[in-house]
Amino acid sequence: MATKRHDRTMTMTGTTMQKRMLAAMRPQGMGAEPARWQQRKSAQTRLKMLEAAVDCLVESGYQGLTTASVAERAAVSRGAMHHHFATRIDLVAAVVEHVFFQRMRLFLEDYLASMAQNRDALLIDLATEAHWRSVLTREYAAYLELAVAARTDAELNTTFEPAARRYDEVWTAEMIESFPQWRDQWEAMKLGSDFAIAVHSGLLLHRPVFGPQRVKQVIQVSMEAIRGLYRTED
Amino acid sequence: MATKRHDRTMTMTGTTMQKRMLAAMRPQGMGAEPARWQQRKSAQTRLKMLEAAVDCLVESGYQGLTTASVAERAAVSRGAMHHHFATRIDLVAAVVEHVFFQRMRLFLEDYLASMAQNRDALLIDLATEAHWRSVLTREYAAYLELAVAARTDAELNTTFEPAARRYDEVWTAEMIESFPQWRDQWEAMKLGSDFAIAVHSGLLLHRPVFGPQRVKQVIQVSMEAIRGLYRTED
DNA sequence: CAGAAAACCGGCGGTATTGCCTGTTTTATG
DNA sequence: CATAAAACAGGCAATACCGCCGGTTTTCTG
Repeated sequence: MATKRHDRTMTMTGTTMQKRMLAAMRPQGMGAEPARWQQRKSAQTRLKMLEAAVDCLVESGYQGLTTASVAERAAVSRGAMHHHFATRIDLVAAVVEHVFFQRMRLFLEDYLASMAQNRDALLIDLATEAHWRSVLTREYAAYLELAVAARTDAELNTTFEPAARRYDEVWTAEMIESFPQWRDQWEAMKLGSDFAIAVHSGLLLHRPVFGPQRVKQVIQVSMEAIRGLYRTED
Repeated sequence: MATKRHDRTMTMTGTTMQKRMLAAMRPQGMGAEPARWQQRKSAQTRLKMLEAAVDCLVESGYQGLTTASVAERAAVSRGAMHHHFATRIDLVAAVVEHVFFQRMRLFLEDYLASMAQNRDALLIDLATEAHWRSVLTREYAAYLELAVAARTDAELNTTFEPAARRYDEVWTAEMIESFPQWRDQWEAMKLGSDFAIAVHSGLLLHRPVFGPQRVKQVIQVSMEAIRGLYRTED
């Protein structure tokens, strides 16, 4: 899908890329809210609850994601909650979709803004730095909680793993699409991306022990390793 | 146990290193069990419960680490459980110590065995490979659960963070001690270690999405990057 | 304006988990 | 052997969470 042309400026590529990737990750029934007041209000409270759920995940972990906490944080009654999400799993499934979508959205916003401000910098560097910043967001913290919980919760995994796989597919496909210069080396590109994902998430995990200095050093080393991946094949 | 002698230098360093590191990480009151039958039996059931707790962590996550589950898996009564660990937090604290100690023990066993079998290989490679194998153990899975839970559970964090910090200190100190060849480049060594820790733990997290091939490729790239760290300064 | 539909409200019972408590058995000690 | 102490056993109340339910308010529709 989406065989648009990339004429020149990467910002052009940026906006079409943004639309395409967000469309691929957007939760169903979330495309262009209708003018009906009921449905607008409904989507609004639904979003309030999802954001409250993300707060719960970030502050109290997956086991702190209880229906009562979410309802209290979102300032909605338990009845309203039940109306939108009949069971807790329904809520969790919606949270999974929401978190992945938000991760994609926030990364793209940050990355495109960074590209607009640093026109002469290496795209690889900008992308890597933007990815590291995205790992430090609360959305990524929520993702981490879900990812770890999905390892041991089979019911959660049935919704999490497909979403994670879809995110990964959209990510790699669009990376190939938006860097036509290296299209013939897409394997090296994917490897660099996988590499950054692994290093950055591992750093997030060990940040409390490593401290700022060691984290920064590892970031530096990994970035040079990623640059090396492109140099060796270029 | 297993105090076989290795005539060569680094293996000699190995056994003393093993003893030193294990002594530094061993939970208090666990050094050389006394001949008292009561205390031996006590330590035995205590260990049964700790291992059952690790099983709970691996299979059901931190929220699945309930007193009832542990008692059932360990085949001890809830009363006996309460006798050894008055409250759940006491159990969790003991589990934290146990997991860190086991991680250290299993890594050293594997690493020293690998050194004994591949006398001509690069130590850096052997250490990196052993570290990756250690990340795939159930003990590391338990560690991951605890590490993520500690991010949001303040009470757990009060016992987890000091233990993690101590593990890190022992790790880096002994690394410097047992690689005297690079003693003047201990910063690069530490950096390589941090790098491997970050990449490997991140890979563990994304393994279900990446799949075996991509994991292997990232492992390969990271190992070459680590080798490069030593070459550039050597 | 009347009826339907959608959104919202708060309470109830069942289940699970935790902490504490009173006994019982086994081992150590004088 | 007697007594103390340690290890073990299981029951009970309190709490929290979940799913479900009938009832209420607000918005849409003819």
